[in-house]
Amino acid sequence: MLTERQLFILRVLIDDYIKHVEPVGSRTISKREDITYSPATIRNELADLEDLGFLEKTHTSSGRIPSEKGYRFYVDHLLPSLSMKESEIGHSEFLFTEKVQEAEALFDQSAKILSDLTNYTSVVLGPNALDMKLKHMQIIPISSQVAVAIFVTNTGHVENRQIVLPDTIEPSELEKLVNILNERLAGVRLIELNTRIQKELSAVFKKHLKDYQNMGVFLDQLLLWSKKEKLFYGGKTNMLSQPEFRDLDKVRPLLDFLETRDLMEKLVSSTEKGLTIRIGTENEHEAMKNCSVINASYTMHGKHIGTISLIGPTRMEYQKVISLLDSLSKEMTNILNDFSN
Amino acid sequence: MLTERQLFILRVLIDDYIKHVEPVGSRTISKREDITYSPATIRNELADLEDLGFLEKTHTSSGRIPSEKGYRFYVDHLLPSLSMKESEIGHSEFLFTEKVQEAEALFDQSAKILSDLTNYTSVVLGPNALDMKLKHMQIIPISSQVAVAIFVTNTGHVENRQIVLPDTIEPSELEKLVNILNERLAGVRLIELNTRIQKELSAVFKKHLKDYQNMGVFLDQLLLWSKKEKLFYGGKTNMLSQPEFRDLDKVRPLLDFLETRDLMEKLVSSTEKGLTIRIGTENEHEAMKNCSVINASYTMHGKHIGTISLIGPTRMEYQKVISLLDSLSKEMTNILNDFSN
DNA sequence: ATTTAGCACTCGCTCTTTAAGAGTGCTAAC
DNA sequence: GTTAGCACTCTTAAAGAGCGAGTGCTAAAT
Repeated sequence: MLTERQLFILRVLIDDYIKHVEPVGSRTISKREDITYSPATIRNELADLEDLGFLEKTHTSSGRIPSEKGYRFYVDHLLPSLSMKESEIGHSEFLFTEKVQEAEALFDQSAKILSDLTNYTSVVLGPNALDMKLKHMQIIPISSQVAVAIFVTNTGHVENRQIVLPDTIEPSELEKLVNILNERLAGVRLIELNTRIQKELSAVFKKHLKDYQNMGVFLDQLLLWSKKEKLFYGGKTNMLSQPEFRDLDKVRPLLDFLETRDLMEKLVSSTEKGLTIRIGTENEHEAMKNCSVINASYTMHGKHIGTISLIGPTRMEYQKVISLLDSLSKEMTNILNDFSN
Repeated sequence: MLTERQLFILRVLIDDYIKHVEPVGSRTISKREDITYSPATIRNELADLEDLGFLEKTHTSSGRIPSEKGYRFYVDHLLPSLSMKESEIGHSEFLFTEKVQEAEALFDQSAKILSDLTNYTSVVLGPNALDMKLKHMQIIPISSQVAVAIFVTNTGHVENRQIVLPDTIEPSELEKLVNILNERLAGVRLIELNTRIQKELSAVFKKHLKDYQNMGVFLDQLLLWSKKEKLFYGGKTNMLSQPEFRDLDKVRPLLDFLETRDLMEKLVSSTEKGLTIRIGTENEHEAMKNCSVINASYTMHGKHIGTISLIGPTRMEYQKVISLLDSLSKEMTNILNDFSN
């Protein structure tokens, strides 16, 4: 267990390091008004904190910097509790340009606002369109062989894809098919359409459609979804202004990481409601080992549908950033839910 | 007028600089097998070429590097003529993963291929969907006030937007409107829909629609387009591996530029068919002053519909890159036109 | 009239050296 | 338990030396 004094010193040191990005020595700490001990005493405490793994040295006679464990402890135990902070700030107002009309604009602007406010990189993971419910679908022929299938969701989102029409199918049959789908499957989530058809509609199809056999392949083509979350970025190049990444060889992997959709999706996805903080190697990717990632989820009708995230150096201004992210995600949730009224 | 020897020396020097990215001195040039003159002679020529503005020195006693004017001359007069090069290479085969089905995939892959092959940054400017012709449109109500308008083009592209329904409009009227539009405006380019309506359809509307007065605003809302070209990137971070941008303060503006949609659109747009090369300040933007941009247009049914571009340092491997870009843009044109059969 | 050898001179780089400064750990005294 | 004092370590910046690549100019050679 850490003593009160150790906790205090640890917090002061990390605060200072976050602010100045330079190893902190005993003298610096002792100079603070609220510190009554001499540098020597503090040196002893620092040595202990280092033994415990909360601090590190960059070289034998340098000041200390927080270790990953140090940051983790700081975030978990030394941050002024969120609820307090929140009430202090009140509801922050974010500067959305005019009233945003479409969800995409909201996400895009949120990412931009967040990165502007923090000077870190931010990413919004949009909702998976496939989780939305079918409002209406349609198949529009482009040529004799190719058609466009369109799915409109209850949220007003439009999914579309080109499909190849089987030679055998007749226009009237196609129309029938579309009608059946619209009648029976309105309100079903896109992702579930295919299984629902197989479970419940084969009988109906057999009854109304001539060539049900060949339809199978066509339906599969029609309803084979690939993942469809969209990513919205803000401040992609902000990393370059972080002192710890002043070195090209250090930023390169980072920027490459940001450009790799798969990795980013994984990094930013989170099934949990609320706020998640991952520090350094907790992100489980080499390129992110000196970064922290904070994910905040936004919801619709109480259900988690996406996240807004901030990526910065492990030395992040956690306090500021957490309350920002917290209120912005709430604001997003509010606006989103206003849409559906 | 430059003498033969000057031309030769200029070309050798620029070739060498492009290859090694280091100021080239008289000794280096004289060591080449096909050079019979002594360093001293070459020094004299170099001094002349410098006076003429084709070369520069980084400091008083350094070797020479090409000036912007030098590159321009090199590209215009010293490059082995394209037609020759082409026949040498024959039709290069590009490695598109399986047969690309949709135009978007083609653009995306083209950009990736090009940046992989060159180690520069590439951008494809997609066709403006608004130049495509209306195949079919539809309005699908989401709630009592909001609807989604969908426009399918002859190329199978889908444009959609949310619109606010006027209180006054009746569902049957809406249906009539959509029918009229589909009957009368199929084949018209999206961008022209609005003017066509005003010129030709006001009579029809007056005849068939009850509340033609209020319809005006609604139509404007429905048909107010904003630019819709899409950009596809490849190798966004490749700039970081160019020796001339080894410096963070040099790359930062560049990367920022790449992230700014407006600027990129302008940079990469070109109305000309064929290949355009812009060197350094010819790009008319501070951030691009040390870059060259090569735009190649791809066409559909003989009409220029978009460009594929390469952005690299002014010291680019022009020869390689030009023939690459040339054949890739042709390949794109081919594949695109295959789509429409 | 070209071309070339020779030479003095200029920069930019790299390597050392030096000195200053910040910080530590340890010991001994308070 | 706390602190003053001190030797020691390591980083950083500045200054200087030496090298190498390159130039421009002059005078001799072709």
